Amino acid sequence: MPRIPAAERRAALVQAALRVVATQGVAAATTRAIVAEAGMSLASFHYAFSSRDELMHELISFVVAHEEAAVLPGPYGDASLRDIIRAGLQRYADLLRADPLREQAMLELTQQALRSEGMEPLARLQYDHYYTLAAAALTTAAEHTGTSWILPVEEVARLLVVLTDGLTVSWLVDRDDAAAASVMDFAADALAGLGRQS
Amino acid sequence: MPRIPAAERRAALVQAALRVVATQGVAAATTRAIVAEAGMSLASFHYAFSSRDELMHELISFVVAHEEAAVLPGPYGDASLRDIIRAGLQRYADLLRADPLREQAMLELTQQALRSEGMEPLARLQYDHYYTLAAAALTTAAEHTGTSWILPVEEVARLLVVLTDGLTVSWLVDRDDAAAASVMDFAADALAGLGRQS
DNA sequence: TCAGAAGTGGGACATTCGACCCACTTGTTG
DNA sequence: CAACAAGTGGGTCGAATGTCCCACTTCTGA
Repeated sequence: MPRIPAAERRAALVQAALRVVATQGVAAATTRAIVAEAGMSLASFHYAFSSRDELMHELISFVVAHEEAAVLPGPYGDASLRDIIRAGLQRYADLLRADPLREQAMLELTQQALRSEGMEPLARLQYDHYYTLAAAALTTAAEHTGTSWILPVEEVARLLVVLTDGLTVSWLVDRDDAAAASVMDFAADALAGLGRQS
Repeated sequence: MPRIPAAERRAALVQAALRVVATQGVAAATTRAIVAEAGMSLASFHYAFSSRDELMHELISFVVAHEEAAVLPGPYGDASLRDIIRAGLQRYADLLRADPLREQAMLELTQQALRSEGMEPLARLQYDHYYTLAAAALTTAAEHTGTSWILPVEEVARLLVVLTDGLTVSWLVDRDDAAAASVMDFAADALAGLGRQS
């Protein structure tokens, strides 16, 4: 094992932990499983982190910070507001289908944070980030179509996140693509109904 | 410890497990924690159940079967479809506020089922049950207001569940009652929009 | 060059977990 | 009342977990 500065090890361990969590769930993310995934020794773990909790804390912060806005950058063209939203949802659904375990892991991390004393703020941070991303996407979409929201965009953003969350959970349970498509149609219609030509 | 037939012990252990899961999470629901909650010895556990997995299996079945339709029985009067839906959502939200840990536990149980080899069907069963409850409520609501759904009621039911799930997760994270109310207003409007006077 | 800091490895610790075993007691049945 | 099944308690097992320790190696800077 080559010598690696502690800071880099921390990063490598966080990445390894993320892989383990995604493929095997939060419960399986033991210190040993994580160091095995990272190809390190157990001692390196506690040299880089003082405890497993510290790792989990940093893991959640990491995923929150790196939550890609993979959904928003759509080629707008001259699509309607409704179609832009629908396309964005479709991109998210494609992402979900491509890597279901990843989104399942995000949900698990949120719940783990909600259950762990002192980590609730991290869950709030995570969702604040979601809301911000959603609000940015919705604002851009409205601008491109010359519409304005009849509600504060923050509220619309929350609706989008709520719908996305619900969509995720239900699809993860039964993997029903047709039902998911139906939900997305409804969501796009309903959200677009909150825009007014201006 | 009085003598209790195994069947009753099973039921008592399931109830105790539910209390532990609700108050401390799925991870804390160890055999020892459960028997302590039930006031039994560890041996009684493995006399009634052959394994912890068997208990968890029965626990999920139990909560699915007893998921009260606490949301549907509203005094309809001559309220509009929109108002009936809104009131139903409010009753659910009240339930959620009254016992957040319970709903959080339901989510955890779903995820635990999704992660556990061979328990995925239970998660599907759980959501099938939700969909059935929602469909029944929506059908009744439509009848009382002389409307009919422009989509199959099963699809509307799924939308309702999706919205409820998303609402639950977001409220659990930030406990923002005002935001939840806004979401419920939107959901009621959007769902009522799927009904046509007939 | 060489001392001290930084990083590494293997092993060990106590704790907790699910599962199990066996001797004991209590109820039931004929 | 006797025999047997049903139920109970306590102790214990092996495995896994988070954490820690200490001897060792490698790097860095004076």
